[in-house]
Amino acid sequence: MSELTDLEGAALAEIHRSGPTTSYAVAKAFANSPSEFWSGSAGAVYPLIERLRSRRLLRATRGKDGARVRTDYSLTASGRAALRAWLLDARRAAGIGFDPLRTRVIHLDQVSARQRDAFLAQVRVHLQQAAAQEVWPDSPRMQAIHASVMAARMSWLAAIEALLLAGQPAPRRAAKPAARRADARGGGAGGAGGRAPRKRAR
Amino acid sequence: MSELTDLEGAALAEIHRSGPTTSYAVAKAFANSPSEFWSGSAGAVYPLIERLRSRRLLRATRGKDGARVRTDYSLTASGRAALRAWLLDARRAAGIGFDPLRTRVIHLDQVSARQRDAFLAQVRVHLQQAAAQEVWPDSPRMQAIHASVMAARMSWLAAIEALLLAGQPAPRRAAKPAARRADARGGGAGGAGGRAPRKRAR
DNA sequence: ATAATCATGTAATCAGTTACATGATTTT
DNA sequence: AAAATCATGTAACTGATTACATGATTAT
Repeated sequence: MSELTDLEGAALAEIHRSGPTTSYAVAKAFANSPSEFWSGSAGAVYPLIERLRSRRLLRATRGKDGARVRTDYSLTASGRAALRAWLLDARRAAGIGFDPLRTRVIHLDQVSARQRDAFLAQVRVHLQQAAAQEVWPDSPRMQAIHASVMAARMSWLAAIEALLLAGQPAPRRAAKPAARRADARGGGAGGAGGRAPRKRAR
Repeated sequence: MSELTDLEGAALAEIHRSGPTTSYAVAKAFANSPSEFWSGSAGAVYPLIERLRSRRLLRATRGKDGARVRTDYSLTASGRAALRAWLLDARRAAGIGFDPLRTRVIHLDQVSARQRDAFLAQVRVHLQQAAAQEVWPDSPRMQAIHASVMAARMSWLAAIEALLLAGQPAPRRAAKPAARRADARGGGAGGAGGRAPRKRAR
């Protein structure tokens, strides 16, 4: 009865989506997903599916395909209920999760402005490549969601660049008037005017 | 010599930021972070710090504070190098990581439009609350980054709502004009015109 | 006096990882 | 014939989790 983990929820959703399927197919689905977070290894997926079956959220039907055996799984009624509860859990959905870019950006004041800017430029290139990639050629819907995720990350990156530039110790030479424009982003990055002397991390 | 995990990198960054500190303080920092992803439990952090020390990325200085002992850690030269390598790893930074909202949105076609819309509305409320929260009262810089993260998530949410609405089977009754407002986002949710017949899950 | 916080750890457990093993089937 | 893919698992390991234990110090 306890709550599903996110991997369990995602696995249920995957099985629910593609009818009765094998653990192998579920593992593949995770392995092919653009997120690097779950490897989709057999060592993770087979025990996971068995766990869900033993909790009566999945039903197994053993069949054979010539001499080859296969076990197909589908959701039971409680499986569907559990899936819905996991899927529609807005509180959990609103969490931050783990974002490798955010975890780094938070600490970007520890490197020089030069290194920081080079880093952000590289990230942008990687994001653009990822956005352009066809990760779900068979599902335009998922592909569109993927594209929107990457687009959102890129515009967040732009916001971050603006933010970090604003909190900068002021460039040393010449100092052209610096155009302190009124910050026309959509999101609005809250308070934090650009004071506070920056540590010049090595 | 092997690459730092993200938790290791974040721990190094935290120690580098706040001078020589204790494992306890590092754990606190993770526990107080707005991300729910790392619990900041002693069981995770103490062994982690000890691991980093045994790899000579941290240097320990045992001191006493009255009768109370404490171990302060600071980065060695190789520690700083490792931190920089982790922090500026653009490839890893550009990954998707784990996003609890994304993992659910991908499967949102498995519930009714009503449930889906209610869910997204709830998520929006949670995001707004999270955005308004003061998570780093002592660091306006980090607070600003946090606000920008949440703002980015909210505008992504708007993009998703538009996307899912576009791929809808057309509303059945009356249809009041629906105020299709011009969507002033920055991000732009890329291609994906709204065809493709939707499965009506459950 | 009591409760909260600082500080350091350990034990049991859980859920993932990589890597391996086996064998059938399909593609090149 | 060889290589790739389908399919099912297991073993050793790693790195988290919760929960507990201990004791000093500080705030109420």
